[in-house]
Amino acid sequence: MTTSISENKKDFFQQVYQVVRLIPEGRVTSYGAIAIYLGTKKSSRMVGWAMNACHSMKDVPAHRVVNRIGLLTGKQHFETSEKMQELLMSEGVAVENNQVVHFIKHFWDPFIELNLE
DNA sequence: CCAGTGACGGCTA
DNA sequence: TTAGCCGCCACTG
Repeated sequence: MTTSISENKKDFFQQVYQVVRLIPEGRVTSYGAIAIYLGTKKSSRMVGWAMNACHSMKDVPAHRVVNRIGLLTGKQHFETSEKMQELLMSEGVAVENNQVVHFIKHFWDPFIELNLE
């Protein structure tokens, strides 16, 4: 289907949530990747900031979203700082020192994954 | 209406 | 190579 998520230009947040929700288990992505997918690659901050409101959207696996270096920068915003790491570990994503091990291996690119669909 | 904030990213020194 | 600074867009007060 050519109907892309971006086509439904609702709230910027909604777009971010939609992409994050598409992230498969055991995979992670960066704020920048999502920002680029939404068309605002220069505003990677907006993506992370949007996650700040993800607390209302429990369906949004924000724990699968980390910064470009795979650092769990947003763990502080979770229920517990360890919650994010536990969730990733539970999905098979190795996390050490608040950083995703082999981040590139687990990296999930919305462009590629969603485009191949 | 104006200014500050924010879970980042890229560039320059 | 590492560290620091600026820029960016969207939202709230």
